[in-house]
Amino acid sequence: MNSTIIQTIDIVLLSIKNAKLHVALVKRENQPYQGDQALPGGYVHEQEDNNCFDSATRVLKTKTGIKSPYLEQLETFSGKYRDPRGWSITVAYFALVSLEVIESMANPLVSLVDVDQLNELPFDHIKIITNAVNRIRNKSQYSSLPCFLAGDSFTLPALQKTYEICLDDKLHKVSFRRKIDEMDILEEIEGELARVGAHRPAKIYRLKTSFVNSLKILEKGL
Amino acid sequence: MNSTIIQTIDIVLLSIKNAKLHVALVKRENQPYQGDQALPGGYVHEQEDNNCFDSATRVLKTKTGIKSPYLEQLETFSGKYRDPRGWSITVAYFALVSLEVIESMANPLVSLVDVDQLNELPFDHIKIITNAVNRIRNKSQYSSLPCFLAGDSFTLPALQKTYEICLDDKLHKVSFRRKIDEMDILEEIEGELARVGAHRPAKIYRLKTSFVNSLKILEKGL
DNA sequence: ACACTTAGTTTCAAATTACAACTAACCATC
DNA sequence: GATGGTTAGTTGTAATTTGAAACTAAGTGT
Repeated sequence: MNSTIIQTIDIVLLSIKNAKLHVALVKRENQPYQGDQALPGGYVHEQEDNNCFDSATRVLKTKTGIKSPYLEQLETFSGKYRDPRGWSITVAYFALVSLEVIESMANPLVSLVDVDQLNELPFDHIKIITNAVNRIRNKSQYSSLPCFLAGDSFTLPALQKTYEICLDDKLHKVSFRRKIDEMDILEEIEGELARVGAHRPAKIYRLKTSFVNSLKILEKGL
Repeated sequence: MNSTIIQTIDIVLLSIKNAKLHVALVKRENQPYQGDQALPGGYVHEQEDNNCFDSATRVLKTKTGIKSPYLEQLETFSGKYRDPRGWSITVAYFALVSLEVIESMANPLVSLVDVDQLNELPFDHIKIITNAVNRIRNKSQYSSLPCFLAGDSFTLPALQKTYEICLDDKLHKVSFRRKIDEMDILEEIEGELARVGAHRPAKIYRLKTSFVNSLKILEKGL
C-alpha cells in the first residue's frame, strides 16, 4: 500500500531572548525553498524511528544539535497546497529550551527570530508557529511549562518574568509566588544567591528532579 | 517521493447514553481486524480531500452517516508496530453529538459503547479513545464543549448533568448557572417548557447561533 | 386543598485573589 | 560606617469569587 502523500516532521523550538519569545529557524538544505529560513524539519525514517516522537527528537538533534527536555506534539498540518510538491502532512512538535542551550551550540545555521517579527516563511510555517505560541500562552496559565524556558536554575523574579513573557501579561508577585509554592515543583539551591546589582540578592531555585522532564498541571490557573 | 508509511484518519465520535460517555464503534469492512469493532477510520483521499480535516469530515459521514457540528483534531498516533501492516500514521479527530443524532441514523453497523467498559480494540484505539476522553474532561472545565453533547435544545438542569458526566464530578447549581450565564452562549426558547414530571417545568434553551459551530472559552474555569 | 418533587433564586459564609505597605539585604556613595 | 537607592520577599487587609443552605416557584398526583 503505497501513497504519494509527503510525510514530514516540523519542530517549533522556542526560547526567550531580550525578554521576547523567539523561534529557532534553520537554513533549508534542500528544495523546495532551498536556502530559505524555515522551521527545522525532516522526513520520518521508517527504519530508524519507532514513532513520530522519535522522529521529532532526531530531527531536532540533527538540525540544531539540541536535545530538549520538553518536546510535545503540537498539531498535524496537512493539505493539497501547503507544499509545492503536492499533498503533504507534517506532524508539528514544539520544544522549549533556555537561551544558553541554543547559544552553547553556536550553530551558524540556526537563528533566533522574535515571534512577533516574523517575515514570510516557507509552507505554512507562520501558521504552525502561531499555533505553538498560542499553545504556550494557554498552557502557561495552569502549568509549569515556562520553567523549561528558564534554564537549569533561576530566581523567582526571573521565573515570574518568564511567565509574563509567555502569557504576555503582568502577574502579581504575591499571587504568582503562592501558585508556584502550591505547585511544589521547585527546590532552593542552598547557599547560592543571585548577586546582580545594588540590592538584596534573590534565592536560586531549580526544578525538582521529578519535574525536569514532565509538566505539573494546576487545577485552577495563574 | 513515495513512502510506504500507511496514512489514515480515525474518528472518536462521542455521545452520552444512560448518563455515561459512549464512543461510536463500527464493524471493520477490511483487513486487518476485518469484522471487528473499531473506531470509524479511513484513508486520506488525495483527490477528494483538501486536507485532513476534510478527510475526517468525509470519513465520519461515510462510516456513520453523521455530519458533526463539532470536529476537532485530537492528536496524531504513529509507529512501527501499531498497525500489523507496518509503519503507520493516523490523524485522530474527535466529534461530539447528541444521542438523538446517532439514533436517528439507525445505522446497524454503528454501536455505542460505554468508554469505561471498553474491551480490547484493534490498533491503539483504546489509547486514542482515552486521549479523547481526557481532552473532553479538560476542555469541559473552561469551555462550552459539553453543549455539543446536549442536543439542539435543553434545560439548564440537563446541561448541568451533561457537564457533570464530562467532568466526572458533581457541580454546584448556583455556581454552574453563574458560569453559564457569564459565558453568554444560550438563549431561552420562549414559551416552551420541559414538562417531564410532577414538578415545576424547566425553561428550554438553545445555543446562540454564533456558538453552534464554535467554542466559547472562559478565562477562569468551572 | 395538600403533599411531593424538581426549577430557579436569594442570602450569607468561606475561600481565594489583588493591592498596598511593609521589612530585608545588598551595593554605592559620601 | 551611616545613608540612600534598589530589588527581594513577607505581611495584612480589602475585594472578589465560590460554596452551601435555605428559600420561593410551579408543576403533578391524591
